[in-house]
Amino acid sequence: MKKGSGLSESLEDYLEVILDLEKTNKVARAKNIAERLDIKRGSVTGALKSLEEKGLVNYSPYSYITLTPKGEKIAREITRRHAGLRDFLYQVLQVDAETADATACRMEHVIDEQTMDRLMCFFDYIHSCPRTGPDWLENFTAHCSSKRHDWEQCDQCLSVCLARHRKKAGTMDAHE
Amino acid sequence: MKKGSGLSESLEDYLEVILDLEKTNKVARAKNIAERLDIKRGSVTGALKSLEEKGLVNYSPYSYITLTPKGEKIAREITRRHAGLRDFLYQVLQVDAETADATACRMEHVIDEQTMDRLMCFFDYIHSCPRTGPDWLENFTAHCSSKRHDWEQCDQCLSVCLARHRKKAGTMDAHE
DNA sequence: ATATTTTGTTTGGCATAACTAACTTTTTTA
DNA sequence: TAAAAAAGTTAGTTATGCCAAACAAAATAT
Repeated sequence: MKKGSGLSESLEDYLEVILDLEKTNKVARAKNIAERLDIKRGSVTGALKSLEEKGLVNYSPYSYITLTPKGEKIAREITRRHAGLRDFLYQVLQVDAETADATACRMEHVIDEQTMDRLMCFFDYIHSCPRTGPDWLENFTAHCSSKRHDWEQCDQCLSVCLARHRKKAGTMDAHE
Repeated sequence: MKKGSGLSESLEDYLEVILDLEKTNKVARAKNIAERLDIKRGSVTGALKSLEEKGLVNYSPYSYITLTPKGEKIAREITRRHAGLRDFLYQVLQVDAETADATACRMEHVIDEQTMDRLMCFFDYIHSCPRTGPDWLENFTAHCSSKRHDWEQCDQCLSVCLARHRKKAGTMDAHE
């Protein structure tokens, strides 16, 4: 029971795509599923049968395809992981947008609950702790290029950081 | 050409295990490979043939198994990713040791070069920037539990952080 | 209403990657 | 050195998941 859904990566991808097509196109069609997953139409039929047997989609030959509540729950979970991973990769690690999305798409199938929770908590921590935040992430870019920390600016960087927090704390007090 | 090696996750695992067995046992044996990967002995033979065809292992029936330079290069790359991911998950996200290792073992096959580089750079940045470092990571634990930042302590936390840096900077100057 | 196009399905094939069980080679031990 | 045990291989089976190509149903256009 390492991976929540117990499904193959392939079937998880089908559910994720079907959910998205339901949202954008109102309805999911085999042709669109095939396009999104970059596979042939014929391959979709077999997968739908498999998902139907597992009670994750409502499907019979030539019918419209919809997710069952059970299938939707899994699809939403995968989508949540995808978005969380993508945001971390793009906003924190500052990987380019395409790579962030593609990598998130692969990682979403192998990350476990505990790690995902911690990652999201970490993402939140970076943005809420005064010691980090947006300017700290900006400095990361410089660190990435130079591969070493620029100690000359640390004193000023820390002073600015402290001053900003005190100003913000003051504003917050005033509102109480 | 998204994934460096072009190998399946399965074959990457074989190479990784063979490298480790070479290091610890001097030599890799089919039986040990099977144990490590939790598969049957019979399954190993086919994989070794496949790796042999690809020029990644030196192998003929009943012979000892060693990595070719090409195979060793890939094995080392996978191992490097494994270690880097595991350390990030364990030391930064503070996931428990077993989960960190197991998750790293799955992620190592799906992470790309750019993302891996950035992650390692980020790991380094956390440890070398005075605004973060070990005490900042300790505070992450509290943030994880409470799910919100404790603003009461931020002023002191920042002051201590600045003072520590100045003290350290002073020590560094003295050595010049 | 019928012909055409689009969409969906079926069939058979291929590749991967595992399994079991029988068999062979190698190694150990008596 | 011969028997027994351990390690390795082979053959046949299974499951997943894709493909191409032929076929069937549905939708669109004339």
